Amino acid sequence: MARTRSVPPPADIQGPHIRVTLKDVAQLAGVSAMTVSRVLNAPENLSAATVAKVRAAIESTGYVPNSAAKALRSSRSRLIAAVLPTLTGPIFLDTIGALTAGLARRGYQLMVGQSGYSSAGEDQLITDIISRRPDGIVLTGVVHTDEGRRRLLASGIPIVETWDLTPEPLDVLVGFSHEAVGREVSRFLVGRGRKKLALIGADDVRSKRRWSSFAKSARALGVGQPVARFVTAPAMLGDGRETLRALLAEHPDTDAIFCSSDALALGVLIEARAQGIDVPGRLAVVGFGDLNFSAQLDPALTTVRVDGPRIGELAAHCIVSRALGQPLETRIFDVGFTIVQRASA
Amino acid sequence: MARTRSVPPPADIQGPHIRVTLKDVAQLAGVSAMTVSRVLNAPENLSAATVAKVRAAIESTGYVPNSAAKALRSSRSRLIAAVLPTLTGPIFLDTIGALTAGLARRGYQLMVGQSGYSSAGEDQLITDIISRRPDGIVLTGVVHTDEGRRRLLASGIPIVETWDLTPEPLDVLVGFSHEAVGREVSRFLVGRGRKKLALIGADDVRSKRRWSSFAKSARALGVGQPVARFVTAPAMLGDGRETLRALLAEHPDTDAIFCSSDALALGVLIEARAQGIDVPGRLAVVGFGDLNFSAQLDPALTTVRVDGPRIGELAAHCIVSRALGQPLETRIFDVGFTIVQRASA
DNA sequence: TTGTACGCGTTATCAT
DNA sequence: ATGATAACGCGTACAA
Repeated sequence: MARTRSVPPPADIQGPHIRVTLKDVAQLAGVSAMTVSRVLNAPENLSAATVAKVRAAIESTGYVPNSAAKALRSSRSRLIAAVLPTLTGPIFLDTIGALTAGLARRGYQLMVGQSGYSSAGEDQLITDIISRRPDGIVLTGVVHTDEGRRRLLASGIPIVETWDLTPEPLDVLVGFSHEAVGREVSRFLVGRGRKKLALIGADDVRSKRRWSSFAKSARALGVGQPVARFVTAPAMLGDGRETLRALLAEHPDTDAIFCSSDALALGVLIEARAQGIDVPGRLAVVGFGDLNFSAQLDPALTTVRVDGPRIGELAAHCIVSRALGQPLETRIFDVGFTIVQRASA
Repeated sequence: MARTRSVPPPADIQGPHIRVTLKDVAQLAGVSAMTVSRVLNAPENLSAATVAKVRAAIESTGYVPNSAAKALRSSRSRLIAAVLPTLTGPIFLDTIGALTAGLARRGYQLMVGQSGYSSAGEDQLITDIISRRPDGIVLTGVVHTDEGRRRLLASGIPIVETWDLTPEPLDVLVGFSHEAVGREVSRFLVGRGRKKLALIGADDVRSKRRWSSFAKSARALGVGQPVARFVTAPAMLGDGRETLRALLAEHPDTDAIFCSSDALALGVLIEARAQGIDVPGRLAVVGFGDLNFSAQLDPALTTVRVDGPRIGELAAHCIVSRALGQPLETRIFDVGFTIVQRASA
């Protein structure tokens, strides 16, 4: 009995599919298929007796409706597609979790696609998504190629973009202004007497947008052009340590650092401690994301908090409204952000 | 022009659906619908001329096949459902990311469902999943109610369980032994001279399984029964700090702690430092998960590493094989784990 | 209150 | 090498 012998599926699994249909239930209950359908979708004007009969038949057969047939007939798939760069990385997680839950509560399911980093893969993904005829698409943290955006738009499927307040949304948008984040953090630091600002960021678009307004605002406030260092995404703790070392070597008078993620900020805090640099005394540190450990660090991390779950819940609301053709209160939902002031700055 | 006026969908979005069908393409190309279908699925014995004609028509119409119709006709949905307790929390993320990617490479899409913590919700989720007629289901870190397992099994849909090496798998299983983890960590600590072991864990089944073998092995090695503290999932850094404080208050002679996640371990390290406790001198700390920051901590965290992406990739392989009715090398894939020894123990 | 006919978009099967 | 026909499971529109 070699362990490596091939293993067939269990005998009780006949095939990938459920065989009970409306017709089977109807036959068992002694009614027409249509009546069974009505029991499921509009039981109000059926006799109590037939409803009971049919319910019993459904129960005993274990019938579950086939949503492919439903979708084909009604052109409503009750499926929403979510596109994000990658599932790895904690930033969008809360949003996707809340989105999934919000959709489930409204009777919709979520299909996920990772656009990844190749645009060939992205093209395939778009085709796969369109072929499913989802009732809506939620884009999260994705900047598509123009061609991709064109195809998505041409499909006629409602689209909600999230996490970004771009100047020209495709349709609905749920997010916050990264420009405002950069500006406010710069004001915050300068307001607390910092003079030599720096930024350590990941090389993604959103981080870059925060950087430009951070820099612009710093100049406007008269503390000169900040220094910036970018690391390739996903930015991790180790990058923070390393980058701080390099940055301080070149700019030892830096007195404030804005990190584009709390993970980077944690690395900065650890490296600062290793070098005996006083935080916030000599160096102020501000993170981004308010991850669950940030309040517990020593010193506790001052950071920018964004309500990820709220974005997901709002996105669920918006995309379902669009799917049903219902009007929306507004096109742009700005969920804002807050600077959570703790000990590190 | 009130800002709060309701906003209708853009005019160019007529409805949720794509209107081009096989028939339209066929008409444009001057062939039958069947021929178009063949161009897409079996172009080998068609004349080069018709293939070219049809390809052109597909291109110019932007035709994308409707997978609901495909699924209905062929009873293959090319959809895989994944069930996990919650998307929030970094543990299963790598697995789900690799699963999504592995499925996409094989021409399958992933639908996600969160079983959450209520069994009513779980029941609804199971119905929703079955109604989609997925070609397979991947269960991750979920222990279903008996009723739920029964319904899933009765659906006849292939199932792959992951992250767990349970004694009685439904069918295929990809994971590792949590018992072995508990045993090996205990041996590791005792082998390095530790005498008073403790464990801080989340109150989930897997963590509990690690605990029992951790305790059993410790007793067998002659260091007596370890102390345990459990916190409600999801276990976070703050829980680690707090729990260490309480634990040391009652058991000041504890000299080794096994944490059920690296997040908890980070909390323990921070609290230890705050209390001036030498790690690993007076207290050895071992984590679980090898999160991306763990190697960068000070002291670097000794932890148990599990290859999450490999579990996802293997799960993709297994579920697709089962979906296609192909034999599998074995029913149980043990991906194992390693204790990554760093400075903290 | 319940049933019949038809069509959603695709592919298996048989025919040419 | 290509076409005609039927069927997948369900819901709309009508009829009874």
